[in-house]
Amino acid sequence: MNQKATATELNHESRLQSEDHQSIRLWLRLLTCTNMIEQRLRARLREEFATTLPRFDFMAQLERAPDGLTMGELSQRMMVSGGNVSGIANQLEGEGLIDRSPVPDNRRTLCVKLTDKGRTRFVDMAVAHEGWVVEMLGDLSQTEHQQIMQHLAQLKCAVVPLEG
Amino acid sequence: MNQKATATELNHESRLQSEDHQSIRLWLRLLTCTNMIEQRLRARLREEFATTLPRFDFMAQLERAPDGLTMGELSQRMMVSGGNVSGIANQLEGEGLIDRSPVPDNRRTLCVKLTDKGRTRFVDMAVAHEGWVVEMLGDLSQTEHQQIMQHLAQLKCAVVPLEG
DNA sequence: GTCTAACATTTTAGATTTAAAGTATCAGGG
DNA sequence: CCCTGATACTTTAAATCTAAAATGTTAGAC
Repeated sequence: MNQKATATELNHESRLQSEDHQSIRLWLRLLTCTNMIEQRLRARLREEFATTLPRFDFMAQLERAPDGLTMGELSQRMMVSGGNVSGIANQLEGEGLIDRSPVPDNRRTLCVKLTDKGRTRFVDMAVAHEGWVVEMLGDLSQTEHQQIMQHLAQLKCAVVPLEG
Repeated sequence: MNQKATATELNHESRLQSEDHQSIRLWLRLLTCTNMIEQRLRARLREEFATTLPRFDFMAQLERAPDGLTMGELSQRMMVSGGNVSGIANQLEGEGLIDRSPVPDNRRTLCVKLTDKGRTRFVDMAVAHEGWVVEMLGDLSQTEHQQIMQHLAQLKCAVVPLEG
């Protein structure tokens, strides 16, 4: 049986009392929101398509890049380690969903693309996936959507400069 | 060598073009922000304290609950599976950082608390951790902080009702 | 008291993920 | 050509995480 805790009011945020610092609270709320959504999507992908979020993400990146992506680009865009990408690529290639082909002018590089089979398979999932996300976030008004987007953009900019 | 991709402009959001739906974009932006912050914290905890985010999270939950928590409560608050909590608890107990003691009126339940050693160890990390988060998020103004908090609260409420 | 179902936790098996080391390729200087 | 260092990717070992099964406990129905 699945014992995963359902996320309700008892989550990361309960860690903090009111006197604690604002930034930490903001971070924990962000984490809670993301985890909640991520867990639902993960469960749905497993139940309805017998696949995982990283596999879906991998294919989604390729769908958006018709000319293909290198393994490194996939690693960057998915924000996971290179080794991880290699593993997922092995799976998907084994199932005939992607194609890893060498690039003429650089023998270190591989160009990864969706196969026709992969694209067909993905489109099916993408439609459902989008439905789930809209189901979760669609109740927010147009204005709220825009405001949150802007604020997260600001937040992203605030985080990025500390790169080094 | 660490090959983790550094998160800059090339992240989840690049997956989508402008014509795509708002909810998906919001979700991907949320994911990007969380991943960026999470990866930095993970790296810092490893470099400076030779520990991991889940271990830190485990101890943080206990620090905020002086009366202790059951394994189930920890699972809920950390938003991970029960088996996962058991594993981390074994580690921390082995290192003398936490204490798992039976509860008189319910022999199924265990009460987990930080040991003095654990609390000392944690406080050290928590101070640094808060510094890192403030470093990343502290540039946002008071007003921006509040607005994002409110919006994420709304977002959380929009997601939760679909629990079943 | 005995069943039955729910509960709290642990165990198990397997997949994912990571950081780091390893392999192969490229680019530039000498 | 031969280094050197950087780059692209894979492999490895260890930790994490999950879902499901297993174990032990409790509570309520009968």
